[in-house]
Amino acid sequence: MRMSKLFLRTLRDDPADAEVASHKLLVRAGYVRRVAPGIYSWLPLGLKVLAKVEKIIREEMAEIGSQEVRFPALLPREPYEASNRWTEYGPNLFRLQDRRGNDMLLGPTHEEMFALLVKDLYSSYKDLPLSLFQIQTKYRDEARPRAGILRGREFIMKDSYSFDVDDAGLEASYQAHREAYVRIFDRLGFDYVIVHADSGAMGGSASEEFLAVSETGEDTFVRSPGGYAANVEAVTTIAPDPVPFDGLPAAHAEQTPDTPTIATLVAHLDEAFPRDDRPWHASDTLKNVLVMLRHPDGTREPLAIGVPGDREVDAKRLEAAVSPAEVEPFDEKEFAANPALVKGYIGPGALGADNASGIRYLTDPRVVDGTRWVTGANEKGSHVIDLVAGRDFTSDGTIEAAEVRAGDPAPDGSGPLELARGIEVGHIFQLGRKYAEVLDLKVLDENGKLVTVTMGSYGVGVSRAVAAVAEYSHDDAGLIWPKELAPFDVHLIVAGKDETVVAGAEQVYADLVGEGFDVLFDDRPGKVSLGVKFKDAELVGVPTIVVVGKGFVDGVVEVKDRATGERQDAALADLIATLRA
RNA sequence: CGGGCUGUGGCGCAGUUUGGUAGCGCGCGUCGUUCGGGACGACGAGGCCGCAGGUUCAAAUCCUGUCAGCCCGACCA
Repeated sequence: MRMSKLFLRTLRDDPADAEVASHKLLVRAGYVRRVAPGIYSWLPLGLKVLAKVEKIIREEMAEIGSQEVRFPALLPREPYEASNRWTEYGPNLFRLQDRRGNDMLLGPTHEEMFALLVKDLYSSYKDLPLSLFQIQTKYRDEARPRAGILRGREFIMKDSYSFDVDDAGLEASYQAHREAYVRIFDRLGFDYVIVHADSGAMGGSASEEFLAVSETGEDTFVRSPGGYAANVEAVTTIAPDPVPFDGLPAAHAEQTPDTPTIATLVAHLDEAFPRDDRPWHASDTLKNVLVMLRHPDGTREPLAIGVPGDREVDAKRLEAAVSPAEVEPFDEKEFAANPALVKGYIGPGALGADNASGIRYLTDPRVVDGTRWVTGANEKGSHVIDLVAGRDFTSDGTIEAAEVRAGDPAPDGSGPLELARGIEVGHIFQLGRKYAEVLDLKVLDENGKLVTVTMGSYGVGVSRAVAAVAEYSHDDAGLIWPKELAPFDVHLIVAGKDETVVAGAEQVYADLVGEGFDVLFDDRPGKVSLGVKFKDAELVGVPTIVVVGKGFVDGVVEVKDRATGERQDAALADLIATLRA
């Protein structure tokens, strides 16, 4: 491709609406253009990279025997009504109507369509296992798209689905996909982690996310030196061993005026009720937080959560823990409606299905039998000290809602956790029979009996992966593509207007193309200075830059590595070999 | 949905406080000089200053309303 003909205009300045590196550089280098918030056009360079990511995915999907299909992006309401997602998906679904007033939607994901297609055509266990995939544009009306193509409202996704008759089959399909994903992300070239994930609104059991490690990522995950890795939403807390009740002091309520917060309470305890062994700590207190759950059927239920006072309730972990119910704030009106609750002094004595408030009470796993707590006495200005779990109160169960902090132990004992951020580029799920059941996807087994098919669902954010690579691999000057994803193999620059040099560069271009290289040839004449050509080459990020210039008369060209900046002179005769090395 | 900020040629911005001929840099066109790291000169094209009302002799500028975008949070297989 000749640069003089390429549809490209590079930008000298960062676009004003870009914050993250991938966004700035992909726009500046002419890979994408914004059309509307979260909606981008792909220009020739960007489209070439996108196609290369798709190629890798297609190759690896073929490797595990998954077959490509393509569903429409524009879909009727009915299938999503059957799975209840027409309502469950809420405002994130792009909805529209056709001229007759029929409800339609732009597909956010295609579980229903795949399940119904298989149901249409297959009806025997002999047809399974089966794996299908598509690479398709998806639509989600995100409340807040951001970071360019990292989080768009229209984006490209590879989604595949496995269909098996039994759990063992699903497990095998899941593992095959997992291995394919490892190969895909290895080839994409960025650092990534595979984390245990929460299966959340999708339902199902086993679930793992592939996260490209990046500060700009929106997902927080944890990892331990021993190799444990998980999304914060999926981290489980190690419960300490129960402590025998013998010898524990009796609970006693004390006056603690003006201590509505944990900080004020701890300060007051140290002053009025000092411990012999050490100062009081926030983790000695039991903080009880109230929220209102809204269940999918629309009913609302108050919920009390008890966590050690030194930890906040993590909204995301709480949402994950109560899913599919949604969490709403517990406001003043709710307090007023439940006189058993004394704001700032709520204690287990009033909580739980059997107590005054009748509110379900779930506690952090650290609140095991025999642990001693300072907590609200359900009376303004009063707390109970030495309230012992299992002896003085019991909860209705445990909940993973407390925040996870760096230094917390990994659940598998593999050491202290560290927190890091990542971009979710892949997610694999053992969906199970949720969709098959509601859509009635069944096959006859070898005994002639109908069995419900079990499904797996596996996604790769294709357009997001392009941004993730850009995010991972760039410098101040521009993008740096790995060989397998670069829009071109070689960026060829003519340095100079001298006729022999220009003719020489033309010859080198023809030779390289003849040898099968995909070459971007900066043949722009005259006014385009060499400095501009170099800057553009660095911005665009083709991994190898070849300069035909003054040395050409001596049969020498310059070969420059975009990533390292190293340049070497190569004899013209050896150029092909140098590039292949 | 809350908070903050911003809308002025294709891009990045100044001008708004204190109303008076719409500016700068980049990019784009023509000509000339230059030619190994975003060159220089001359000339030029391109803007109903987000939109709608209002005040005024006069509005990019003041007032009211409205729309849009970005960032933080909430939200988010």
